[in-house]
Amino acid sequence: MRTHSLAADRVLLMRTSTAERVAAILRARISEGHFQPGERLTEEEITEALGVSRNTLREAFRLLTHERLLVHELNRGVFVRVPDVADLRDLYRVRKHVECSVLREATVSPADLTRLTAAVEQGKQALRGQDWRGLGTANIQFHEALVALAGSERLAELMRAVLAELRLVFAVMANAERFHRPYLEHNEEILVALQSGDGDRAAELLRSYLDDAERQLVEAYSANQAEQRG
Amino acid sequence: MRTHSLAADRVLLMRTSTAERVAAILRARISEGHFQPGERLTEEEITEALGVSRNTLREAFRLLTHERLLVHELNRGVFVRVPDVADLRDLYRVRKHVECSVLREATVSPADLTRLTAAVEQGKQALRGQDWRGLGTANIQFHEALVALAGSERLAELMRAVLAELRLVFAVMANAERFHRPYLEHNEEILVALQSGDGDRAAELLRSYLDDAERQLVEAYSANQAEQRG
DNA sequence: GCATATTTGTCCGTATGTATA
DNA sequence: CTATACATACGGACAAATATG
Repeated sequence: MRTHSLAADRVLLMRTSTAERVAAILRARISEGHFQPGERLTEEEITEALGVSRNTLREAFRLLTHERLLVHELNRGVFVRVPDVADLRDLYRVRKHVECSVLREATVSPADLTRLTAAVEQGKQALRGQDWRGLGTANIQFHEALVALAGSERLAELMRAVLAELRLVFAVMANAERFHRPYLEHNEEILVALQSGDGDRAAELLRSYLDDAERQLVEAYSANQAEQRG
Repeated sequence: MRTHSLAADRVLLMRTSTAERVAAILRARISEGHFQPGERLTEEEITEALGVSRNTLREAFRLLTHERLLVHELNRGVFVRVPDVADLRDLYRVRKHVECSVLREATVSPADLTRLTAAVEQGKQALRGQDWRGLGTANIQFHEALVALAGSERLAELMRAVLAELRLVFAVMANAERFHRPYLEHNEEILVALQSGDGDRAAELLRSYLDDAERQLVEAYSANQAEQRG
């Protein structure tokens, strides 16, 4: 069934390098949850479904492995990454350092404000429609917009990777949606602080919110992992 | 266990793929300046020299491209990256946000202190021996040790990439060594502040030192680039 | 602008090595 | 221990793009 839906993506295989297009397809499939964390991606199955050679697919695997979405075990193959609690903690460590530092020194242009406001607005709409998946997406876009305030391509790229990994974390957990709910109002508070030019306050707000989120997630994640092992 | 049998090394070699070993060789060649920024790496030449197949080499290219050491132009091949002034500015933006944030919240263990002190000591020795290359290496190790204070694998990896790119910047510049000289005493000041538990002061010191370094480098780099074009 | 040579992009077949039932 | 399945790595082939004269 999965291979059939993959085959539908063959039409997307035009322009740019084939390996990158394959990577883009797999990336989307992973973040959509079509491939579960821990699942093995066999070369033969995917080469057949997408109609590309093994060499090309292996190049795509390399790309995604570097993005930490896949893990490559020598002579065993590639698997969708299963982040553990240590990964979760590390992801929040990165977020605290990077996002808070960016906020503290942020100078907010009108364009930045528009983007941030749009993300909050998108979240509100999702909440009204009880679209939890959309709420998660809006939240991610808000935080990407936050890091964009630094005007650094490298920090933006780091953040994209961090948030992609966080999606993997949520994919492992049951009822991940409920964690997205309180984010919205916190984001709005941060936005207000930024609008009034108080970067320090925005950073403090974000800091305490990230601390809370991490604590909650670590707790739920540990319980979840223990449950799956038992 | 000082018996360094070749068999043991062979086991280590076998646990990494050929592509990764090729990448390691090329990475070293680039950071040593064997391959100049802008230089093209032809597939045939390298496959012949290293005795690996084209497919294997191309996987190595992928790895290094993702590290920003190479750039891949479709149907044209791979080249050693030539960072421009915008890259230089971006690299310092990342350093300021990440390194300063880490210092501000650092809790320094005895092991951390040992590592930092060792880097400073190594720098002093290099200075005494007028080993400018060694001085640059010591400086890099100091800053890697700084970021290690955060205890985050992802931040450490980011920093490794940033510092590798910075080596490319220095490779483009003439007389890059002279920029390394003042670093040493600044590092020592930061170390003293950390020892006395004053992370805020350490962060402030680093901040102003990075600002200065960036200003100097941007100026010299722009002049250098203009010269090469003219 | 054109024709040619070179290099890359992609795919395939196969031999070997490795992990696991 | 054997058998199986799979990944690793190589070399060859041809099309497509690019560089060169």
